[in-house]
Amino acid sequence: MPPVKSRREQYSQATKAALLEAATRRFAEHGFAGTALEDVAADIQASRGAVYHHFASKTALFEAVVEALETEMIREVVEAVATTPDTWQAAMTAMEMFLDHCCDPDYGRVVWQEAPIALGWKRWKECEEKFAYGLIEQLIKALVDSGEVPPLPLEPMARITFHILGSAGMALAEAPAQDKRRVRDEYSVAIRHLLNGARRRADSPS
Amino acid sequence: MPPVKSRREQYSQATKAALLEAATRRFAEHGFAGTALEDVAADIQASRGAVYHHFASKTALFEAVVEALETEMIREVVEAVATTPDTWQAAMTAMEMFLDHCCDPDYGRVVWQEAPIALGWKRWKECEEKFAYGLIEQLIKALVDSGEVPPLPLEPMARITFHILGSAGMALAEAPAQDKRRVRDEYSVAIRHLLNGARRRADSPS
DNA sequence: TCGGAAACATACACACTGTATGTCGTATAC
DNA sequence: GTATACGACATACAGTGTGTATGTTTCCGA
Repeated sequence: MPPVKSRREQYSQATKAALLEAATRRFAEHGFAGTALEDVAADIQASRGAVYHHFASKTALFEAVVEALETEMIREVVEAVATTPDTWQAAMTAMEMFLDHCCDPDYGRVVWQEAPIALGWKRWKECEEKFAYGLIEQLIKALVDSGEVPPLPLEPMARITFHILGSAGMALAEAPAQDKRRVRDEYSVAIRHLLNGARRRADSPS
Repeated sequence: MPPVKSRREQYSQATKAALLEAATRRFAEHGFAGTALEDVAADIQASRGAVYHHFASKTALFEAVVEALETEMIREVVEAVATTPDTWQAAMTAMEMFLDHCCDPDYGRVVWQEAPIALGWKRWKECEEKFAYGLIEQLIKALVDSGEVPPLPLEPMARITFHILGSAGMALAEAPAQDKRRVRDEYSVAIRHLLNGARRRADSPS
């Protein structure tokens, strides 16, 4: 393979990227069921043939959109967490960053509203396990190891934490734009309180 | 109107009930998308015409199934809660009963796996608000009023609690039959710990 | 320069939902 | 008791959208 990609391949990748972007828009605006591949293709001045050339199915296209959004979000969170030495603070930072990210309409709508519907719970969970879920488990494990939190069955704790964040994600996703910040803060307080309760009582606030 | 229903009406209600039961089976086994109204009708030796006569749409039929399942479940929980004077105990009882109910394959699959998909989040939430959600808010309010729990924004707390239970519901719905009990107990412990943490510190366990 | 294979476009088969229309039996009016 | 209306369905049809099979063009490599 030559070091620079052939023109054809460049074109191909460009249309694929364009397809992904158009799909993101459509899915975010009209949802999974409400989006016809015809329209996605039309946005690019292409036909459904192009879509089916690059993606195996409508679901596959959607999944690609989700993965792109998730990858970006995880990247940001990991970056922020890496620079925070204190485990509790790190966990809180991760939560805050996640809540921030959920205020983004595209991410919120696609990942938290449409994805479970489009992919089905099973596939969605697998997807989440690849991204957010692993990170959560890691953070909780760090909390337990550092003695910050008493040892509890990791599996349910991670899953519950995941769904607590999920509830925030969904609530934020469907909140009207001007309310997002307020809702975000409400959830931040509530989650902090809840998780703080699970903490060992050395009782330092926040 | 005569005190006893006309034979025609009796027949009509019978087919409607049969339709509802057949639909419950199909939806629970094959999911919403995987169920064709043709098959539901065939189970009753009827045609799709019958379905569309009694229900406005496929979604309407599904919603009727959900409502029936939810009504039954709420009824049981309310009954149990009513006989428990202590507010904290009552809340815990409600949770346990809910977890038990989620072990029922029909309820779990239809309400917690398929419903959000079939109805969409919005409609589903409205549906839940009519049932579980109201009950949760009521229980939390009772806890706050009795001083058991410090006053926090009710809205997010209720929503989070709802989703915590939801996570359990979903996990239970998709757990293989022989694991349900174990999973159920794990969640029970985890949720108790979490909620207990949110409690005012008079620190009585359970 | 000439196969050949990507990168698409076009056309078609298929599965369902929803609707419009038809039929038959039962209740009701006279 | 007969005529008629209406409710409970069955049947037929249209519309939509996915997935697939089959072109067609354009670029790449030998």
